[in-house]
Amino acid sequence: MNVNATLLEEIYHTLLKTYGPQHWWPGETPFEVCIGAILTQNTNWGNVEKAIANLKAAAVLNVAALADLQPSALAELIRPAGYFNVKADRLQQFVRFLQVQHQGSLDSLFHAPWQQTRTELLTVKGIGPETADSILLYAGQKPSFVVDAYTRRIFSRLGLVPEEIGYDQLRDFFMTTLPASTAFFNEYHALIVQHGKQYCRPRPGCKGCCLARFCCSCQCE
DNA sequence: GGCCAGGACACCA
DNA sequence: TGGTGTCATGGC
Repeated sequence: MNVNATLLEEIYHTLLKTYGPQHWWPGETPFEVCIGAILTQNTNWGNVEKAIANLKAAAVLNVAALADLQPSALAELIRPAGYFNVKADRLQQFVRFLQVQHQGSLDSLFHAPWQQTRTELLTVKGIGPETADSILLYAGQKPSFVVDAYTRRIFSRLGLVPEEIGYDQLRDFFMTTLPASTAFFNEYHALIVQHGKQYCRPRPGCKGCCLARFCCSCQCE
């Protein structure tokens, strides 16, 4: 095990000890996880929950119903999640992709080797790398590490990666350093988000990441 | 009232 | 190919 692997494992265990198991993703079904992954793009999860509740109340949280809804009606239902016009289109792009390519079945989507599924997901307009990896990991139970803005902030401030590192490079850093494990990747990303919410918001004088053993130089909190 | 949140894409030089 | 603008609500 190299130095980075040891460090990443140590950070993981510190986060787990600090925050406890996160039990992600907060969705009842794999399909709901997919919808949540799209709705949460650049948006607070609390707002996403409201949008999903609206979809459930309208009994349209399924492939066929979402595909058949008028865009304006769907946008109105997901309004609390923000970017509602954009996201209504992205949701319909996704469910129509499922219908055309996989008979509306997530089982079919996840049947192929996951690297192939990832490439396929990235062809869907509105699904970028983070959303694709979230869908793979949390809906498909595939060992694809999810990185996000918090991951970049935390691990660049710890000096492990450059601040300007790209998504794929940062993902590769974790994927090539850590053993491939769905459960491990699931918990790790969730813990990073939990920590990021508390300590990594940009604010004057604070660089975040003040987690005991893994503290940055700002000395706050 | 301003800032930020579990991004992605179109457009332009 | 890399930088910039756009999409938008709700909580603090």
